[in-house]
This record gives sequence, C-alpha cells and structure tokens, in this order.
Amino acid sequence: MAEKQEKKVTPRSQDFAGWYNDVILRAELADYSPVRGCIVFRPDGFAIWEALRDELDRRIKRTGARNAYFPLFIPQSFIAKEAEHVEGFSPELAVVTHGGGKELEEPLIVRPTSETIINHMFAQWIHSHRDLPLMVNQWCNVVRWEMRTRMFLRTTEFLWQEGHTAHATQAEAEAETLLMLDVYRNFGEEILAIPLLWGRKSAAERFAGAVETYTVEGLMGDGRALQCGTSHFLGQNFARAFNIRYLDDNNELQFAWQTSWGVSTRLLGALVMVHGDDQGLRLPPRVAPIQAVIVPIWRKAEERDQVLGAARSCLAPLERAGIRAYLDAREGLTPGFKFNDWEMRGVPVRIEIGPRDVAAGSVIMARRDIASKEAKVTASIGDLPAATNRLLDEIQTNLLTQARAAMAAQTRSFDDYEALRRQMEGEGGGGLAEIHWCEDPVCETRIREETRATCRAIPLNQQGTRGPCIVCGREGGRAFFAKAY
RNA sequence: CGGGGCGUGGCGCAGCCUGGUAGCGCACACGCUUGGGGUGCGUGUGGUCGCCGGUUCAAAUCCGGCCGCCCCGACCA
Repeated sequence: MAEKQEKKVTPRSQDFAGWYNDVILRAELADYSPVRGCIVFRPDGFAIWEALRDELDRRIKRTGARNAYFPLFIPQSFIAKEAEHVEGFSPELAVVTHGGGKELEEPLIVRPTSETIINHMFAQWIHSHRDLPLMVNQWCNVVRWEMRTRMFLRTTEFLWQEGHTAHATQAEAEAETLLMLDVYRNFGEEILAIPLLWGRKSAAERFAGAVETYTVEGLMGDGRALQCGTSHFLGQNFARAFNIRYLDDNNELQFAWQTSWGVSTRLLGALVMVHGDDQGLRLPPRVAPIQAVIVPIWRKAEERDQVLGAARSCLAPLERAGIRAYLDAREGLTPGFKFNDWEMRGVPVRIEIGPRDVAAGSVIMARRDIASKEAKVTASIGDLPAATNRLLDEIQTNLLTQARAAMAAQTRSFDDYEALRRQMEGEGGGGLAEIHWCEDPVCETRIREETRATCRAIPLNQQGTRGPCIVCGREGGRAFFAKAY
C-alpha cells in the first residue's frame, strides 16, 4: 500500500501546488535547473510549446505582423527612457557589468521585454506615414529577476512571443490592440481548450508604460485566475520617449501610435492546471506531442510477434492520416504500467491491441478526457485512422466543454462585500467574482488587502450593467476579481 | 528582505538526542518470472553524510561560522 502511494502523484484536491509540481516532473515536461528560478524544458514539455507556438505563429502572421529578432542585451540607459517603464522593471533586471574580462563602459541589461530596443530601431525605420503600420513579432527568451518562482508560471527566464506595432492613428493602434486580444482568446479556446475571460486591466494592473492593458484570464483548477496573455495600447508614450515620428500626408511631423502584445510559456502551466487530474496530464489533441499511443499486449513469444506486427500495420495508416501516433513496443513493462504512464503524460487517445483483437481485426480505444476504464470502445482496424480523428476532435471539444463548465461553476456575482470576503477566505482560490466597482484604486486596494483578490478584468461590453460599487456604493461598471497566480 | 522548515547514493527518508562498521524504500543494471489497469523473486551498481573550521584516540552525530534549497508574506507574464 505504501509502495502504491509512491506511484501516484499528490492528489489534486489535497494539495494543488504539490500536485502541480508532481505532474510536471512525472510527465517530464520540465525539471529544475542548477540555476535558481530557472527550469529546463524537457522534450515533452518543449514539444507542447512548439505545437502551440507554431499554431499561434500562423495566426499572428495572418494579422500582418512579421517575425524578427532583436538583441538579448539592451543598453541600460534605454530602460530609463520611459518613466513608468523604468519604474516598473528596475527591480527585476539582470545587469551585465563585465564582458571579455573588462568592466563595461555602460552596463547591459538582459531584456525583461524588448519595448526599448525595438522602439529605438523603429525610430530609425519610420519616417513617413507610408512606413506605417510597422508590425513585428519576435519569439525569444526574457529574464525577470523574480523573488518567488514557480515552474512555468513564474520563472527567472521564460520564453515568449512579443509583438510590437506602430500605427499612424490612435484608432488604428487601438483596433490592433483589440484584434490581438481576440487572436489570443480564440487561440486559447480553439487550441488549448482553455476558456478565457477577457477585458481591460485596472490602472494598478496595467503594463509599465501602457495607456491601456487588455488581458485574457483563465481560471485554474483550484479557483485561482491566471493571466494568459496581454495586449497593450501604448499610446504615444514610447514614441515620445524614443522619438518615433513620421510625416503625415499634410507634411506634418506626428508621433506614432503603438501597441505590444505577448503570451509566454506560462501557458504550459495553464494547460496543466486547467485540464490535469489525479492521473496526470490531459492534453488537448491540438497541442499533444503524441495524439495516439498504441499499446501492444501479449503473453507468449509467438503472440508478441503477431501483436507487434498488427500494431505496426496500425501505425502507418494513422501517420498517413496526419495523426501524431506512437507505438509503445517497450519490453518488460506490463500493459497496466504503460496505461498509467501514458495517462500521466496526457496522451489523448490510447489504442490497445492484443491477441484477441488481432483475431477479431479490431482494437480497443480509450480516451484520456473521460475516466478511461468505462470509456473504452472497440474499433475495427480498417477504420482506425478515421475513428481516431473523430475521437481526437471529440476530446478537443470535450476538454473545452469541461473547462467551461468548471469556470462557470466557479464564477459568481456578488453585491455584498462581506459575502465576497467570505468567498475569498482560506487557502487556494475563490473562483471568479463578478462585482460592481467604481474603478477607484482606493476601493481596489481595500479589496486586495482584505480578500487577496485582485482585479483580473473589466469586461469591455458594459451596457446596462452599472450598479453600486461593492466597496463604496458609488456607481460603477462590472469587473471580475479573483485571487491570481 | 522578514517568519518557518530542511540539507545523508538519482528521488524520498532513517540514523544525530546518548560520537566508534553509513542503512531502508523507490529508481537504475542483469537474470528468471509476469503481461487485457502501476507483476513477483533473486543478484548487483551507486554515498567526500551541503561547505569550512574546532573539540576528540575517533565526528553524519558535539561546538562555531558560512552556503544552498523549499514553504509562507511584500513585486510580477
């Protein structure tokens, strides 16, 4: 019994943070590194990132942005050029003071984000309204010296995508900001199967240097919110700081209007926390490195050859049908062990094939999104690729449906401050609280200090939804508060 | 940076109080066995006991200092 326990991960309901770490380590998504706060992305974890990245990259390019790459090192003086930006990022900068054995004349900072160096270049590339809009994106690593780190959610170094655009008009830049928010939301729901709340950030939660920050927020399995992507309307703040000016069609100099937007490897943490269960990971098929695994079952040597032969003849048609399939032909491991192993790794579909199935020309299919023993079905070998594709589609849809239901179940409206406070009491999250808020930072601070919930998003669609602020009673719009990661 | 905990094979721990041969489970290697939900048995590999210094005939154990990690708070995608 005691040995049995070691094979399982910490139950999710018992200790969410312990469960989260166990799943990531056991599913081999990531490992700790010798450098504090930094993690290693193992092949299975990185493959998810690649799948996610490739799909998002296509969607970003479809909006007209093009990929580029800017340097890792930024002159220290650049950060200081935008007042709020420097204030926001100074505490968490990694600074390089020496190079080639000599102290540098001007220290270099390791980019925490690339606004400054990209805008420095934009200033040199933009002269005329004909140069606009200018839209670039880069996939890169950034470093922020965080005080407290958690795998994927907050690490000293992380990978992300950051888009930076410059436009001739405010309206155009604002439209771009909202367009990218929409890209993120659709991407999250269609590819990651994560339902997202979207809206505006409060002033306190705004990006350092932005006029307005928009966000997509996910709700994790423990009732805490996670910021899954942001899109910033920068106004002309950076244009003024970096002197990004263009001649308009009246031959007058104008500052450009700008945006920036990004998502990070934090999304891997969201995948774990939204879909995972006590059996381990549950991956949406669209990002699963292996979508279908074939587990052969045999007793005797002659069965082994026969079963493996049949299994191999199943594999090729699956691959031809565009399915990322894998045959687990490892010897010396029982089928039961393999079932649990692949469930831990979150593979959406498992195909079991043994002597009985070979004789019948069929296989057993098990799906990871539903308690598997009950959900096993038989499929004929000839129909396997089509049946697998159908099942993968179903799983993708079902994971989103399940996550939506979980989010809805943890979303409540409050008009009584005491009730809100009770809801947020205790460890773990308290779900999403929809309240009326006057947008006065004083009320926001009080909520944060007394309930530990923060403003996650202010919905963009506000018509006919005004009411008395839950704290002060003055009239305000709707806002979502939650305890967040 | 404040509060708490912990450093002993790859991982999880016991041993420390009361100094004297470094031990257990898992993992790993090999063999047999088993195989439709985490097989069982046997053999074996692997440790400067976080670091530095002190006490002692003798230190994982006692004393002093340092370092690192984890959890809880203040900052954050």
